[in-house]
Amino acid sequence: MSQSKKTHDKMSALEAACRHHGLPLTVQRRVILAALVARDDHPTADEILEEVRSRLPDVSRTTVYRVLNTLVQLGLAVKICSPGASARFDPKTDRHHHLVCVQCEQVMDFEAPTLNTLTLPDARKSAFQIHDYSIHFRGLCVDCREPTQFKPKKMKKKEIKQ
Amino acid sequence: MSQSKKTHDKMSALEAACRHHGLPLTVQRRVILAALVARDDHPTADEILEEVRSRLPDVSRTTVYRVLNTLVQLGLAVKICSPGASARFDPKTDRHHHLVCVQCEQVMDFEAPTLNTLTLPDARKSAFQIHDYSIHFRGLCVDCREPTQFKPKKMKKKEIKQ
DNA sequence: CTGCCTGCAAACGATTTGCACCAGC
DNA sequence: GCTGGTGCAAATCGTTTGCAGGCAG
Repeated sequence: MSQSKKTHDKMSALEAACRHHGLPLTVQRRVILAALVARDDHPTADEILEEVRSRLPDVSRTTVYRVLNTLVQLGLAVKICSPGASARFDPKTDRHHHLVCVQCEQVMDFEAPTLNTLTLPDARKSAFQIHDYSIHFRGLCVDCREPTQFKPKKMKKKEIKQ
Repeated sequence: MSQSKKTHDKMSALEAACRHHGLPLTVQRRVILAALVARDDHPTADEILEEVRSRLPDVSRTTVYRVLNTLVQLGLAVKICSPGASARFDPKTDRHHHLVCVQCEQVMDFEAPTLNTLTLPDARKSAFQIHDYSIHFRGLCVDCREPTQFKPKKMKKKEIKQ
């Protein structure tokens, strides 16, 4: 299945990246990356922690945070931040976009091949080395589209799901 | 000057929005919005607080947070989040883009008129009501472009500036 | 061997919330 | 007058850090 292929590819990428940068290839790095890739959504560090604990009962939350950040820097994952809520990590490093609800701050993937081939302007290209881009669509998700009955939200953190 | 024009326009927008949603137009909302619009960068809530205190010495930090969130929901501002660091608020609601450094997480404005007229795909347009979009360019800023000497950062929060 | 990584527990800091009071409409 | 906003102080929660021991290269 493509799931395991994906995982396998990422693992190779991890090995390559670690070797290239002289970083030790620890068990934790492997398992955490595997857990991340196995998911199709945008898990938080804690969700990853839970997942990882089933295979590696003694990992600490700290390590998960640290490893996830390392993965981001290695270009193996992307950090998405819904402001206020916890950061979410996206194992998909291939180009894709996001729909962000201004109201409930939910983030959804948005595939749109048309938008994957933008010709980037040259300005500042030399100064800032662009690796990739993604488009951030702001608006209202289905659940929050009630134009008549607007109330400033009370920011119940519990209600923010994804 | 265009500065005050901009402010004036935003104020009208605020009045309209409040009336439309049945929200009281408080002094704090006025002053906080004014302070936000007066700036050309992406201030944090605390930076706004400081600014606002010069006119309204007794505003609380809490109110600034609350009002800023309300402004975002009213579509009068945009919340930008550098993960880990404090949220930043952008008074520019006109279309513009961001360069985000994967390493130091700095966020810079990126004007690119060419990219302001994308034709959005229809898919899900009916379900998700898109207000606007912005493009998120990930990569390395000038200071972080040292391909040879990579070290996982130690996440010194102090180093994250904008 | 040596340095980086991990786990732990404590610190930190931004943001939120409960409550009593005050202001807009 | 009623509803919702504000200020205060305390709580919350995600995330980071300092340190001692462990593991990869």
